[in-house]
Amino acid sequence: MPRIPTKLQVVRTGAKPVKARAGAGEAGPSSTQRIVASITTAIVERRLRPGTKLAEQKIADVFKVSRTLVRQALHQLSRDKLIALEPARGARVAEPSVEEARQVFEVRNMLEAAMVRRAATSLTAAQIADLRAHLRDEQAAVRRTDVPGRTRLLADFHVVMARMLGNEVLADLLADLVTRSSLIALMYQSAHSAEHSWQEHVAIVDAIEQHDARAAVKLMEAHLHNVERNLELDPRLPDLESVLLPQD
Amino acid sequence: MPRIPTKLQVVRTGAKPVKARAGAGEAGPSSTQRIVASITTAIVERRLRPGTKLAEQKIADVFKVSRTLVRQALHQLSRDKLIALEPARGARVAEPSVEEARQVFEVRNMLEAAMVRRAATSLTAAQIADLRAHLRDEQAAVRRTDVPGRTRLLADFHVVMARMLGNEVLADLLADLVTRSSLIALMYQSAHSAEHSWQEHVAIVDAIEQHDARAAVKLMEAHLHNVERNLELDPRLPDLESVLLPQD
DNA sequence: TTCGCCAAAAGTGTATACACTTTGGTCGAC
DNA sequence: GTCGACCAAAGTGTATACACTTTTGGCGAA
Repeated sequence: MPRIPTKLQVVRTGAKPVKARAGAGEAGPSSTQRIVASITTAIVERRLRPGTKLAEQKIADVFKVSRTLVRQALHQLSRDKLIALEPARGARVAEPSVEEARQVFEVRNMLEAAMVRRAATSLTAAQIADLRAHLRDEQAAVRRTDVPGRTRLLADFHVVMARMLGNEVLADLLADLVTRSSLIALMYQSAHSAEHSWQEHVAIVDAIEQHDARAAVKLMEAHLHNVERNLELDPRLPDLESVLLPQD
Repeated sequence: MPRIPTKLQVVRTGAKPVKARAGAGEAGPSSTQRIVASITTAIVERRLRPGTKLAEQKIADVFKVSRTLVRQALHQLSRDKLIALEPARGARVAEPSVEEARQVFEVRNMLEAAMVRRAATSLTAAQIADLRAHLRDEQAAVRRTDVPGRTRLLADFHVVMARMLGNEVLADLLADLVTRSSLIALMYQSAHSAEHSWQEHVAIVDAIEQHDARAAVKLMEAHLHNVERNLELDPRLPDLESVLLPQD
């Protein structure tokens, strides 16, 4: 019987026959994007805790795709600092350090102070109405204690405002920072109540509506400061040594 | 005769035996990073013009790697907005729009105004000396008309300052924006002389040294404004129609 | 000649194969 | 009983195969 000369392999027909995109402009988000979105959501909603190992094959199985696409997704996420990628060791959900948290909030302060200053002078009445609508959504989510929903809405507030200024570069940047902030908040168990955040948002919009740029800036700075202050950053929690050597 | 059931293929031994990393701590930058860096440099130094097609296989040949790695690199670059990636159409060097240019400079203004304000109050004498050293490098590059070198150094000035404030998040963000600015400058043929930029940098450092935050902010804002103003943004250049119908 | 159509070529998208690294555990020597 | 060497399992890194899409170029019909 004729032996096959060298190594052989049966190739099961490779590429999935790219799902026919329904006729219209239905731009199916690429599989990669779907994965990125799913994991991002899972992280922000605390279904994936910091430090969790993300094995490529497991994720691939879940989404029914090859590791290739998972890999792309993980690279993107690592770029966003939502996961940490160690060579040959794989990916795990990021565990932002206290220092990183400080820096993220410092940058947000820089950007958002400037942002509300402009918002106070340039937002139209219609836009302010849209902001108020957003505030109502926030309030509703807070009331019905819809935790994932309120987390997302409270974060979106900042991005929505950026987008209103007509600056997508700013909005995209801020979206990243806000997502990172969510991970940080979740890691350091923010004690800042959603209710309080909402009230601060309302105050900011009030100031904007009155075109009081100075007050708006102050309120935004105070808001960010409060959020940061209510993180349990100070404690020696992340300091492994002192945890293991308590008699020190 | 027993036919082979489905398709078959001979597999030539796949992965290259990962080049032995020299014993010491020589952390070889991953191939992907090497490719990203090369292309980024090539774009900033104008060896790759906006709109240039970047075919995966060609790049793979140049770097002697498989398309897999090139693909990863291209994805990263597209995230940085240095290239545009169109599904099934491939990658080309980005051609930032006038609007995008405006937004990038607006965000830089927000960040860098806040940055110099802090720099004026918190930089140490030693750090200011380092900034001066950087200025000397800039001047040298300008004098010897080392175009790629001076482009890089003038851009680095902004990033160096960010790094001095001890905020890496800020520094990384700014590094991206500055690189994008380089692409923009190159696309819209900046008329801003390197000499002039250098002088403005000097003035900014002077103000910082005197701890005059107000002046430093004003100077930085003026600097960014000048750089932007000297781009040929207004003209109808990017408007293809009017270029091709000059009698209009 | 010009337009449209079709086939070939080029190029991108995804899956899979195999090499290499890390991890975790077992067993023997001390 | 502890430590280290060795081995298997799991997992990551890169190359390659093949499907599918877009582009290109030629050729025949109007």
